[in-house]
Amino acid sequence: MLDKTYRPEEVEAKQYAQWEESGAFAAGGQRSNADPYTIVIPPPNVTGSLHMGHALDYTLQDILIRRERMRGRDALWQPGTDHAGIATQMVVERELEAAGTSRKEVGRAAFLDKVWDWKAQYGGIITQQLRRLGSSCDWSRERFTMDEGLSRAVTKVFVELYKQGLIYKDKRLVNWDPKLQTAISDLEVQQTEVDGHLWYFNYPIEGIENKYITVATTRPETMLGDTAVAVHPDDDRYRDLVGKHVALPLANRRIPIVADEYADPAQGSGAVKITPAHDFNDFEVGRRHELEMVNIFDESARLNENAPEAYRGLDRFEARKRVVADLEALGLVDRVEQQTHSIPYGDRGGVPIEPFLTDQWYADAATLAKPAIAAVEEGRTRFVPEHWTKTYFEWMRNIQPWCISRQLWWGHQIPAWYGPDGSVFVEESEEAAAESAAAHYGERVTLTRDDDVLDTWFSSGLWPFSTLGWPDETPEIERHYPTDVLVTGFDIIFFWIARMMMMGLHFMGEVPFHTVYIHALIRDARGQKMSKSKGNVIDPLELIDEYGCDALRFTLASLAAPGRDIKLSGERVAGGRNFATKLWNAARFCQLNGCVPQSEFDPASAKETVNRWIIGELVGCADQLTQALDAYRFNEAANALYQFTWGTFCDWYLEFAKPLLAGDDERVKAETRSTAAFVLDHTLKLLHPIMPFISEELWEQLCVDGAARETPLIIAEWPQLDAALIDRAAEAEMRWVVGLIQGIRSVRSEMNVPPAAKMPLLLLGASAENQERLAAHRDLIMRLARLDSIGTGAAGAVPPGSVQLVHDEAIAALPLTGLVDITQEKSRLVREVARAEDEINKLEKKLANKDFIAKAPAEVVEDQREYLNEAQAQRAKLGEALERLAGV
RNA sequence: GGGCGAUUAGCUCAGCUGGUAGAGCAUCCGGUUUACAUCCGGAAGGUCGGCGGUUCGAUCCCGUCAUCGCCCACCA
Repeated sequence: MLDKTYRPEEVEAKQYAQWEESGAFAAGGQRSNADPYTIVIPPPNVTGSLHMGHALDYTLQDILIRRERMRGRDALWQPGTDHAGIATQMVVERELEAAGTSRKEVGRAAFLDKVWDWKAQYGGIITQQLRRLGSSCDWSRERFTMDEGLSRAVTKVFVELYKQGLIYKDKRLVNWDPKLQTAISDLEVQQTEVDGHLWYFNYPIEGIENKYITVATTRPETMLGDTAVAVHPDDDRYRDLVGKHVALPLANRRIPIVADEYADPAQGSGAVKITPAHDFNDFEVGRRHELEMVNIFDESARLNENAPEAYRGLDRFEARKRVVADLEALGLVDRVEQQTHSIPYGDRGGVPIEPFLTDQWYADAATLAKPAIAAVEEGRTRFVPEHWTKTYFEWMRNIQPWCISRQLWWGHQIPAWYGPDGSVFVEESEEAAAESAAAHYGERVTLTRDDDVLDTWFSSGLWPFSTLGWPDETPEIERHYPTDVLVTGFDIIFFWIARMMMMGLHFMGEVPFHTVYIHALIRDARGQKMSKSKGNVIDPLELIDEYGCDALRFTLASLAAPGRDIKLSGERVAGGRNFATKLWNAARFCQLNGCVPQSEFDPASAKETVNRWIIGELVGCADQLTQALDAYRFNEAANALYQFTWGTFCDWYLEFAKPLLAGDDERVKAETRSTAAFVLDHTLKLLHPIMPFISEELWEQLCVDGAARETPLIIAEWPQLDAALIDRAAEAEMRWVVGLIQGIRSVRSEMNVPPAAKMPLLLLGASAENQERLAAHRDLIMRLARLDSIGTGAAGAVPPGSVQLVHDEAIAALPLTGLVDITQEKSRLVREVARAEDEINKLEKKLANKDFIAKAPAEVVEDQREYLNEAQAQRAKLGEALERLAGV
């Protein structure tokens, strides 16, 4: 027997262990002949711990995977984690720091050992947390981006791209993080608004006494690296200065005044200082004018030997103060303005990044992007919601060279070796590089490997095929690539999706997935982005502890409407918890009433209208669910299930079943028991993808024919319900019954009839069909409308003092003599009349419109006529009711 | 500067191809009806941001304005 209350924590632990042990998550095996269905997980950082974004992302994927698995497909949810270069290195560095040492002190090899130790100890946390979410990943296939196999894939890809000329080394400005001392990509730079200053400096013009050119800057310290001043070629104010020189103060250098269209006459003074080594725009100007590039910073953004001696060794912000003070002392500060501007921060290091001139490895993203753009244009990969396509195109069509090298230790070391003269040999192994070098030099030489590692996203970009075994030719590659759908947030469209598209197309010749489903971001209840510093982070594990995993999953699914941010609060999850409780109690009711699933039961054989009706409703729910999930409308899927389970099955069907089960017609009782069990069983199946734990537990406990289940729900067959089971006549009949009960309840409540009080009902002037309906459902109408008798009669035979309820062609009269205030009843009827008349007016107006009749589809016109007839009939009935009331 | 999205009940939001606006929560009234108070029954609450247009008909399509949010680029 089911416990009185549902205990999620026990059920979740038990069921997950059973699933995992039974091998239910594993792809292949007996399913190897089935149609494959594949999702690769967006690999969480190995340093990560489960947050709400993960919870949503993985819940949605699990819903899709579980449904396809039940549909009999060879469902593979490929799990794994990402080595997360910077994040992981930082975590271990912090540990070292706490232990009083540092990365540089312990050395590269020992440091990497420490990172692997750390990974062995803590790297499994996130995957354990994933299990608590109910994620049905094939854990036997778990991968890590630094695994041997995946590393081999990375090396092969690098070498091939290099040999194809799609990876090259270049010296240019990069975004440099002075704290982490590595290059980072454009995407890892976050612009942040700050209050700052705009300084105007006067640079003395050489050869003209007391003549200055004024330049403005937000970064005074960079003036030490200035190698020109630029003015617009058409700017009359400066035309005669072009070609002259400026005596750069403090640095005591002579720099030219050049004409370049980059200088905007409308901005600042119209003259702009040019620091090619420390500004992306200036770099371009420098190239055009073949200016000297003076790099004044070292790797930690302290001033180096290229700066005047007085400034060497100073931090960039310290240098800024000194430069301003020294220029002020020289009387060369024209003015200072307050200004807010945005400055670039490294999103990991948290300090302002510095444009810095270094040698780095680049991938030719523009070339790789072409097929990736075409694939989306041609619909081979489709974004859902579709509008993300634009964002993808926007970025891909303006893509910049991708800086793929990082000056870190944790990551895939670049397979490039340098000979004594600096010649580079890019090969898949040191041995191959040595051979290649020997061929080049004519003798074996000592080679030095490039210290740098690759951007983490370089390996993540291979994820859809590297996890399946590439570069080896594996059966998994054959079966599961391309994968079916990628589910993720929009924040990594550029970082990850774009790269997977490029890499997948280049190396596999096919798109990595047919569909990209982009879900919203989760925010707190007030719509704020969750962040540790704001303290508004909601921990999914805490929600699971408090409300149960299924409650959280259901809630997330029901909020996952395409295209909008999700505001989450505990209250919402409580709603999901309530739903689980409701389901549990409905199952208890069924069990207590002997509603045991019968393997032999054929739903088409049901005779009772109530049973035929609920079976039809079930079919309708299954249809809605299928359509919703096919379209990735998770919210509609959840809502369909909620409405059916609670609003239809519990609120109406089980209530209808009570009198039937308490009656004495054994055939009806047996059929109702079987039907209830059948519907509940199928509801569990339909609910399973979203609420796997409670559905599995109930499935297990509500046994077929009293024996144990043949298969657990997780691999049970997905319902295939024939649309022929929908009985329109039964539907209409039950709609009539429900309407009658609702009408009576409403009147009772409005008239303040005590809920416990029973009363008689007279249905007057009803059609033969409705009289039959009334008779057929007499017991349940009496029960649910709280009646003590039901009678029928001719139209107009309303006993004095009755409340009169118009229900279709009939009047339901409730003799409430003594209980009813006549004036109150009268005003109720008057209100009803007014409502009906409004309706009639609207419809008559519409139908009087010749254009409407002529141009609207006949079907629509017909509908409107019908509405009008109904409204008029109702109006007439209400009129009669009023007259009778007046006649009392 | 370029792009995207949003504006619907007190709150949070659904409303997919234009044809009588929905849910959850909150509110109010009433409930020991033998599965469930994490519940049951009932009610109230909306000129669908403003203005134009297309259409027989607009919450839905188009234009425009307003407000809010996000992304990208730039910022001497």
